[in-house]
Amino acid sequence: METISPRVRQIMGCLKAAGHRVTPQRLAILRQFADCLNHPSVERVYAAVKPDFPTTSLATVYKTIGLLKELGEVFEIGFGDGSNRYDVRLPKPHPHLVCLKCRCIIDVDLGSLSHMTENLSKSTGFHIVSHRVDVYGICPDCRKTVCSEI
Amino acid sequence: METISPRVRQIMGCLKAAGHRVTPQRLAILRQFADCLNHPSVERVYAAVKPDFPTTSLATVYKTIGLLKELGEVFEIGFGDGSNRYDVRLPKPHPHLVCLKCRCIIDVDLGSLSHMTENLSKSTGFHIVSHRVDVYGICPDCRKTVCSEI
DNA sequence: TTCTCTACGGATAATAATTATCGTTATTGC
DNA sequence: GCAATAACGATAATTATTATCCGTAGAGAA
Repeated sequence: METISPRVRQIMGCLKAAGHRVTPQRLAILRQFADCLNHPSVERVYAAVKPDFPTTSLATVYKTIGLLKELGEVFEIGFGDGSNRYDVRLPKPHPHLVCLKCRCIIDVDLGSLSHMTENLSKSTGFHIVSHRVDVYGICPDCRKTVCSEI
Repeated sequence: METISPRVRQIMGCLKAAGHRVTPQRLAILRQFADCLNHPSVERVYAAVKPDFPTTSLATVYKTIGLLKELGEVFEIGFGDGSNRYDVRLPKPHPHLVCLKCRCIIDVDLGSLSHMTENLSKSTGFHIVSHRVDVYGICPDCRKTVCSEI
């Protein structure tokens, strides 16, 4: 891909505004995270960037995602078994639908989640800052391939 | 505590039914997980069991929680930074309210979450098996102590 | 342009949670 | 009481992530 998406452009602006540089490696990593629909893992981004920047190390990918966290431009989706996925496209909390087989993650809209936090704040005294909604299941593709296991 | 709670009794039955033994260590670990209101971590359960069973190792705690996972009697709440918490009291998916400061976790009732999964199943073709709803914030106690940081 | 200063990149070591291994122990059924 | 075997416990291995450290390259000033 040649063009730079609006979202990537936006993050580039954030980086510069915070006094960080937009290096070629950083841009390449950024584009993977921000333009990939699959909420990629660090490992996946690393593999995708490697062909263009063969000397890239995993540390750089981690550093970049750390920078994005710091800027609040990423939403981290952690699993119990220590495999994190990242949503840089839409950094606000929003529901995800996760396939337990192929680990694909898609964004869904449930609506009416803002009421939820308001009510909770009133009833519990918590100062609500964020939320996370994951729904787990088996995606249509995986259901097709191995119906018997479900 | 001397008496054994109904929930612990129930899990003991599950273990026996699946051909597993209910050893003293296992029972002690089980009681910590099932009777503690704070959704304890492995480390915490380990520390709590240690006085009664000084030779207990972390591995045994992990093995026990692994067994409970296998039996579907525990709901794992994983954080991105690799610190898992466990809900053995109520193994069905239900919403949690998590304090970002002291990491306390309390159960809340949001109602109307079952509709959610039904609608999602229809619109996406997923076979929904579970879900996870976490709301993050600062609990009343933590707000009192350090208001300035919030 | 050249110099300097500093952030960045990359290799590797360190950390931490979890899992695997394996010899020993203890429990259950006979 | 005895044999079979599941479970325990110590430790090693694994894996994801973070920290360290040094060489490099890029931005700004003269």
